[in-house]
Parts: sequence; structure tokens; C-alpha cells
Amino acid sequence: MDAFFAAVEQKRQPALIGTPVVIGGSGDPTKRGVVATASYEARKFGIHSAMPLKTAYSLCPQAVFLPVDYEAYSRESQKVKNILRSLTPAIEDVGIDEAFLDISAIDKPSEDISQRIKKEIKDETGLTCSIGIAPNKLLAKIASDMDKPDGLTVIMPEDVERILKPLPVRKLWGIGPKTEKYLKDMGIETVGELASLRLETLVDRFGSSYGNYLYHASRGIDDSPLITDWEPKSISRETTFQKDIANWQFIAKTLADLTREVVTDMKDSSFKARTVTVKVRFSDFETVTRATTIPQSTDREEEIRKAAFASLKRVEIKKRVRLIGMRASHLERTGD
DNA sequence: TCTGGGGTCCTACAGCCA
DNA sequence: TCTGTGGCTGTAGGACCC
Repeated sequence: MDAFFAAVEQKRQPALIGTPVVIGGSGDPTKRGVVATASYEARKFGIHSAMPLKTAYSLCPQAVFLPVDYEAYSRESQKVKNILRSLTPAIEDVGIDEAFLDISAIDKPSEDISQRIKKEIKDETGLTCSIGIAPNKLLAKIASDMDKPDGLTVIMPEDVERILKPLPVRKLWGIGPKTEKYLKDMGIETVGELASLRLETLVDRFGSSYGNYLYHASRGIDDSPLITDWEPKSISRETTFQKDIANWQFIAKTLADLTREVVTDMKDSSFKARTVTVKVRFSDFETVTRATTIPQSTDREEEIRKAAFASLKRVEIKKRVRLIGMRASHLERTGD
């Protein structure tokens, strides 16, 4: 979906159409938070996802800043996914606003299928999306990114090398800021240059798993399957304080609150957990985690809170605290 | 100065055990 | 009985995704 959160807000408030809209945090750009989505109008000012709201505000003070309303976006997302599901059950959700579809079993031209998807989504929700068609997920994702918004891009097998070669390495799924910098220091900036490296070199530098991945991804090779259903591996909550704090009582109270929320989530989705991890981020962004595993999985709040505090006690609070988080893992389904 | 929240996967290492 | 090895589990940290 194109600038999904911003597009939903612009649909709700048509007065916002054509104006810079920034969704993120509490919607107050003087408070802590980052940009979740910026409308295309806001992107012209250099605003993008993951940017601190304060930075976005300084780039474009006249933008409309709104809080994230997940419930509203989820409702629109459901409508879109229902349309996709009516086409094929071979669908993999990728977050709230993306999905992979395996359309190889549908006996129609790919472009026709895509146009139909676009029309139905537009008619049903008023929103636009960008579609990529390719022989695998890696390339489909790149294709969907090539023509936005409201785009449609097809990558045929014979075009793969020509299209991939000049792209910056950052365009490959799995290459983030750290790997981009690392590669740049090696003199590698494009996918073509990455593809010129020997497999042994990549495995040497990045380890077996990631090295192999980079070797194949740079050639457009990806045999990863469509994941149609999966079980969560962890359930977590974390919160960043508006101001860094030193008061242990307040940290403890926050951890107890987060624990209650996680346990509610666990019960709602019928999971018990065996491991509880507490995360503490200090004012200088140093982040530590401490985990406690109990013998029997449980969804009882007292037990989970006990494990959380056992973990917290093992963190030396030597600086002001910026964030506290709590995660339950080693999940197991309960009987019901 | 600024750097959210909810996740996944990978690596490295330590302890236990066969 | 001692030592090495390899698998498994738990822990901690880091990179990446939306």
C-alpha cells in the first residue's frame, strides 16, 4: 500500500489531501517518537520513516502531525487482504500493508490479475497500491518498489541482471544501514559490484548464512517459500519515557504495567511462556537484556512478573533509563 | 542532538551431558 | 578414569524488517 497510514488519514479527513501529513508517536512532534509514515507531500521535505518526529518538525513545521491509529489501519488492511485472499489462498502477510501472492496457478496474464487487484482495492477502500511481479519474492519486492505510488512493474527472468546491476545494495531485502556501510568501505555500492564478489569472500566476511544469502540475492536468486501461516515466537511490550529517569520505583511500576499487558496478550491468543526477558535502554542508548527461564511454562501474571523482576534485578541501573521493555518467549499453546 | 514499537533470525559463547 | 567432541539449551547482543 502507498504511504498507507497517511493515505488512510487523508481519506478520513479529505482536507488533508494534498498537504504534508506525518504519522508517528503520539502525534506531538515536540515529544519523543519517530515517523511511521509520511505522505508523499511530506516526503518532498525530506521526511521519511524512522526519522525522529522532532527532526521531521524542523524540516516541515507546517505539516500535520497525527498519532498512529492502528485499529483504523487494521480495518483497512483487512479489507485489502480479503480482496487478495479471494484471489488465492497462497498469500503471505508481510506486516499491515504488504503481502506476497503466488499467482503461478492462476491461468490469467499477471498484468490482468494486477490491474484487477488495483481496481478492487481502489473501489473498496479508495486507496492505491504498488505491485511488483517477478519469478520470486526477492525480485517481486524490488519490482514493487520501482514505480510508486500506484505503480505496476514486471521483472521477467531475462531482465533480472540488467535491472539489478545498477541498483544500490540497500535496495536488496536484508541489507540495512550497517551492511551498506560495511560494503561501501569495501568499495561495493551496487548490486552488480556485490555480484562480482566470490562466494568465499562473502562467507569469509559475513558468515555462512548471510554470505550465501548475499551471493544469491545479488544475482536475483531466491527460493524462499511463501509462508502462509506461522505461530508467533514471542510477545512483547516496551516503552520509551518522555524524559530519562533515575527513579527505581517508577521503573518497577512500568515493568509491572508492561507485564500485565503482555500477559493479557498471551491469554487473548492462548499462549503460555517459559522465558521472560527484560530490556533496559540507558540515556546513552546502551541497551542490555536479561532473561529468566522458569521450569514450567505459565500464563499466570504473578509468576511472569516474578521472572521479570528476577531479570530486572540483574541489570545494574548505573545511568538514567530511557526505555524499559519486557518480552515473553518459549511460547506454548494452552489447551483452549 | 536525535534515535518508536513489535517482531524475526543469526551468531557467539557457556554449561551440561552422552 | 581422563580427555575430547559434538549436540542441545539458555543467554546476550546485533542487524534487519514493517
